[in-house]
Amino acid sequence: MFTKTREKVNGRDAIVVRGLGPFSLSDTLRCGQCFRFEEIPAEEGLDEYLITVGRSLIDAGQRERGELILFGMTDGEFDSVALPFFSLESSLSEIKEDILRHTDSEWLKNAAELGAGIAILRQEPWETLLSFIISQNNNIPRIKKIIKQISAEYGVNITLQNGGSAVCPLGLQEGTPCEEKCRACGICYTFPRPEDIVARPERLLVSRPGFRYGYMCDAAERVLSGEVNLDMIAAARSYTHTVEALKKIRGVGDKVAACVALFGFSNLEAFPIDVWMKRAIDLYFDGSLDPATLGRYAGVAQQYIFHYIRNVENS
DNA sequence: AAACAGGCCTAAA
DNA sequence: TTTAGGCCTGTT
Repeated sequence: MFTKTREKVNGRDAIVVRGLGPFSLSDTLRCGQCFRFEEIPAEEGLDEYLITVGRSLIDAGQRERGELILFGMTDGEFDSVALPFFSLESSLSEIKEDILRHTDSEWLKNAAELGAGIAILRQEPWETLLSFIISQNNNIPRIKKIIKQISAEYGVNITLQNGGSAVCPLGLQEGTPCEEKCRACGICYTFPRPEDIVARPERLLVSRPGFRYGYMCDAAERVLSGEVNLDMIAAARSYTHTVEALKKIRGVGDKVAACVALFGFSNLEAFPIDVWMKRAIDLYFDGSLDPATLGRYAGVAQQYIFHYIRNVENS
């Protein structure tokens, strides 16, 4: 279990969480599960990011594994936003140990040690759904760009209404007229809601989403109408049911549905298989790997594998 | 310049 | 049930 104290970090008011085992903030954000964050210039020895979560901007930092610094955050916001978002109550070490018990692969065991700092975030289901529809046949810089542009297009600017606790990634101060720059940055906006998109779908086109446009509209329509009921999916907490329901949306196939289940609905057994995972299975698992054998945290194992392929193999 | 990007849909065997 | 081709756009 973690400890939480309020203290000054480099002269700034912060909540410091300790005891998070191998937790790595940068590995968690950079493993491809989350798109709404920016690294912000920080002091030596401090990784710092601004993350958009709902109507909140989380100014998060880390100096060493197992700690999480939350700058300028109230206790209420910690309880209602940061704690669930980072899934702080779950033990990364216990999850890793469970995965290790479910495999004989020395390669996976090594990957697990190297990726043990990755926490599966609990992201808002609708945002996760639309984000992974956007992600298909696409690269991460463009995915982030499209999400920023539609957020700036539809969303509410939350920079200047945040009591000055947030740090603008562009270094702008509270009160600075920054409409143009904020739109370019795009992180300080709420995410477009289904009803916003259904009301004015053509505004999505500012982001030039290409063939994904129709998929995005279809998702907004089906979620707004209740044909795909995200609240009921969340309440059911069933991986198979989640995937089945999400795939009613055009543009949502096995991979996107698995990502939404994993990152949006915390179905940790979900195991998204993409081109990278196929390659890893060919290279390191003799061409076949049954996710069911990896146990109830198979999705975390998937992140270990992905992290290794993307961040370790080439370094 | 041609290929590729954390896929999905459709048509055809 | 499985497999090829095509798809918007941006980048290399």
